[in-house]
Amino acid sequence: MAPRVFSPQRSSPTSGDGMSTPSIRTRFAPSPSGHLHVGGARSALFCWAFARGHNGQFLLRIEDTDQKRSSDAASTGFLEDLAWLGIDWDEGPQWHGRGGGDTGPYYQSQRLDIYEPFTQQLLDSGAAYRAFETTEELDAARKLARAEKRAYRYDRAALELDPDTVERFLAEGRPHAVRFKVPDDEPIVVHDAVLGEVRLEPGELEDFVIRKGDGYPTYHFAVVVDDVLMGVTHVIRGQEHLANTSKHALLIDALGFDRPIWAHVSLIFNPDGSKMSKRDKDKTLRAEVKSRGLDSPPEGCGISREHWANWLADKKLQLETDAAASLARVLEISLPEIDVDDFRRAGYLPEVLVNYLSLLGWSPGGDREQFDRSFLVEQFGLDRIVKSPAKFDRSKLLAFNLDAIQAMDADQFVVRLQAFCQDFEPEFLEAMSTHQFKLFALSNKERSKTLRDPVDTGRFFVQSDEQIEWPMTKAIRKAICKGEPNGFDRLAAIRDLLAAAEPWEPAHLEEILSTWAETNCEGNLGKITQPIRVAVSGGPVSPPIYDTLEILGKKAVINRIDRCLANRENAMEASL
RNA sequence: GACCCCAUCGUCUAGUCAGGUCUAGGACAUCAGGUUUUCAUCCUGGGAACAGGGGUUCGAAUCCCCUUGGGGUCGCCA
Repeated sequence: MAPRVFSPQRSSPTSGDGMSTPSIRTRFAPSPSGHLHVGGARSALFCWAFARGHNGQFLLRIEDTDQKRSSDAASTGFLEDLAWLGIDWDEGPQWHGRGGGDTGPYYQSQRLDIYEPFTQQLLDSGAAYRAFETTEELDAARKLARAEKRAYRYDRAALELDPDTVERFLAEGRPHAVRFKVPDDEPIVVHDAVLGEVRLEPGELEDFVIRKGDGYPTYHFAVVVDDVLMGVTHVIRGQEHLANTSKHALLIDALGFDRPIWAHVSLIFNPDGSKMSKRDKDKTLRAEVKSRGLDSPPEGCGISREHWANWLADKKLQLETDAAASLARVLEISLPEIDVDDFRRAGYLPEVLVNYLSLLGWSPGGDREQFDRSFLVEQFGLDRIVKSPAKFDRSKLLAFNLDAIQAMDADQFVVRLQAFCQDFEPEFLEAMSTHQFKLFALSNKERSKTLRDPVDTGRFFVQSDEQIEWPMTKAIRKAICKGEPNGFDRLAAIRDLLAAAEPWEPAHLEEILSTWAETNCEGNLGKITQPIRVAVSGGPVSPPIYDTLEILGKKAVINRIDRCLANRENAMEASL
């Protein structure tokens, strides 16, 4: 299909935040890997906020020019992730009613014929030339340079080729790359909105490739051409691109267009300073597997023996998201969250992640830390972007999430928890009535740091009475086995009182238990609530006991207490 | 290794551009008390930083230089 070409703006974009700026256009340009990494999410967020706050447009472009790596299974996971975060795009891939636009297509692989004339232009003007070295030759030259401890730069051998030879090579159909001829007489100076002026002395930059042997443009060339054609005025991206920017500046100059405003944001790291990478999950899993000496896949993780062996043998292999998650569950460890989707599954609220992410590498100034999207859009500016790198601190994110949940309307929390369960824990919706679920949600709200907390600690609500067991842990022993009388004695004593309780409501249950505690254990409520809690849940933790009992219902409560009492002898034996 | 970027509590940061109001503020984490039927909350209080060295200046967290440390890039990957 013939792409429509946007007429690039020739006037210089005015800098910074001027209200008179005609039309600010920012873009996020990921390569299509499954899910969105938090680093990418932060870049996207900044681009989006800047455009939204300045009456501009935010575009999405997919950089899929790596034929070797772009799999056809290119998922739309990251589009979902963006949508979940509340980052919408004005132009880009079409998805659920958004996207499209006049400057597409928005997949680079569909723009191949767009780049060619620009390559030709540079070739014709002598700003670029053809180079016939093979990858192997170049690799060897690099290796040699390294061995001799000198910096390798392409030697421009192809420039020495006489025109006839070049003609001959071309006639032979020799594969070749096109290189940009980097001017070597003056420094390259790039202005960055965050970093200021960045200079590169002449001779530091080699003649880089702009078109690969397979005819595809390199990233550098495609980015520059696309940004120009799409009318991008502000390029906000991670600092890993800073070194590339001089190439982009040169290319734009040679093509005769105006440079955009660049803003390079510092990188995000793990607390230990390592790169936050998708591999961290596999790393965690491998370490655990190794420390336990597992040489076959544990039951229930859903990984085949063969896959397991391959995964263990090749450290570069990564488990699929689902496989990694179920293995972690079986091993009872938690995986580090890396992708936006991981945070979603872990029960973080999108608005909280947005808030926290925006604080990594930017701040509104003063003491303001917690804010919503509209505040960010209103306040965000390039001038307050932080230069130094940041470490990702999950405990602070968790604290923010807690605050947001606490501040939420009760009804709102029920709805959000319901949506969460729908996506990730349908069991909870299936096993409970609407009324029960509401009680379940409300009784958990004030103690939840994430939407996952209620389901993690409340599994016993959706288990059958027969599934409840009482592993003899320290806490359980203390609650039901220790002392004279012990928890079992108290359970036996209160059992009929509970069975006769009417109505089965928190207030009434409280009355029963307090009265009983008053006469039987000097008002020490814990002496009776804790045994009941253990009996009905199989563990020492639950929502407030009266709520717990109400949600469970009288029948299940009595049944579980009876089963617990029936298990008394085993338990006492195990507790010794 | 070469080039580039960066440097305030354990962490994210305010303060730096326009040097004095900074005995450096906030948040998270941490520690000590307290509330609480479990867990989690919640309340009160404490400790905690201008990387080091030289300049400039009446005066430096703020400006300059060096050192050190951290990071990025050095692909016919993006």
